[in-house]
Amino acid sequence: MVDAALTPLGVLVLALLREGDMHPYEMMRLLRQRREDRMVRLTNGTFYHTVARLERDGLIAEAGVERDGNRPERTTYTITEAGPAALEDWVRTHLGRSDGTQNFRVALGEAHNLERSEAIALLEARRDGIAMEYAAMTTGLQSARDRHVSEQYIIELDRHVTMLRADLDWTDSFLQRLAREDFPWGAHELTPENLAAHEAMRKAAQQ
Amino acid sequence: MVDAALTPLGVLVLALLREGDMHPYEMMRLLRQRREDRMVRLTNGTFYHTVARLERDGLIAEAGVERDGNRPERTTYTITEAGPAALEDWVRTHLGRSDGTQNFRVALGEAHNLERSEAIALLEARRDGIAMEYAAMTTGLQSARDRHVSEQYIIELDRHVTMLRADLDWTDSFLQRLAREDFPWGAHELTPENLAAHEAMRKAAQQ
DNA sequence: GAGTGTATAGTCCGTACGGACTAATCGGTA
DNA sequence: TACCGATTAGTCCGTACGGACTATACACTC
Repeated sequence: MVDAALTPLGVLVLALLREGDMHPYEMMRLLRQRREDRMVRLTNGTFYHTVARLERDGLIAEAGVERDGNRPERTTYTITEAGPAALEDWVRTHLGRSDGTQNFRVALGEAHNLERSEAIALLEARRDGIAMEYAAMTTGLQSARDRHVSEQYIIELDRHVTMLRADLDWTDSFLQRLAREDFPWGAHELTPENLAAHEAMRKAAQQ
Repeated sequence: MVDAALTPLGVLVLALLREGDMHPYEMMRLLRQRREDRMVRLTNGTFYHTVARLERDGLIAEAGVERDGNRPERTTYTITEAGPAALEDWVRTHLGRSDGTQNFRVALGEAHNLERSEAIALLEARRDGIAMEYAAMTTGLQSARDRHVSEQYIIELDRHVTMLRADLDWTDSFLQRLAREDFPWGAHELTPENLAAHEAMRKAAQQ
């Protein structure tokens, strides 16, 4: 157990295996169907490495080798006891950060693995961080304009400020939705309803 | 000459060396002062590798070894003939893409290295790409809601749609600004005015 | 003048990434 | 029925990344 340090892709693998045992190739198919490859780069090379690392670190384990007709054998994996805790810890450490788009997006996608109150607290921290960065960048942009720095050199800064504003607004309005009790939350256990929801996702992704 | 393939950080190095010869450590300081490390991860390890690769690929070359007082020696680099073309090619291939936030942001920051008309055409292509993705994601989100997929599983999708909308709006409004002739553009040569602008940036970054 | 902290200018090495490749099977078609 | 392309299920190996480490020099204080 080499003290984990998950990659975003590893987090997605753990999340999939909470739904049920699977072999790597099926995980890739599912991730693509659900368009989760919007958030992380998904290539064969990286993927099998990720699975191997998770196994080495004891977060997943081989559950057997299957064979479907004459197709090549495939190794099925299952999540271990340590898996869910590692998943939750990772989400915990990334949901509150105001930087790192990639990690944050994955954390947000898996936020439902935390308690609602904890998710709220973390997202509030993120909102505050973004607000500070927004203030600093707005000031920086204004001061550049005051000094007559040519607009062509501050294009990206201008866009960055705009995107920060959008992020801030979304986070604020989402926090309001999340605080209302009719926003569904929890039910980590794989109840029949949850499996049905997963199935619905699967179908929505196929369309 | 191992057929380049620049990294985003390499692009920033080339851009810096167009302003004048520099040694690696000074480049890092400048990038940090100008907050360009917002766009790329900037660590010692990666940075010196990047410079070494640029030299191997013939895009930059040693310009001598200096010594300041009793401080360690430092190797100064200069951009070669092939450098600016490689820089422009990279920007050309990344400014029009609607994916890959990281690469796009760097390309946008260096967009002034292209002709104004080319930058416009590329950004229009990007806008169209985003518009298509926005349409698809909006549809996907709606269809998930129609199927009563629990909101907790589509949080990230909801945010993604919002951020796409903001990106689309910014791109559109920027394109309008860029089309106006009073938007400053060009002057790639390092005229005194440009150097003054760079100096202003440097000071603005220090504030 | 001894110690402590920070800036300078890097190197090293284990980890992660990712395109290219393998190899078999299934489905359609000419 | 012979072939062609897509799908399945991965492996291989060169490239890139990045935290930790080295080592000197100025800056300040106690």
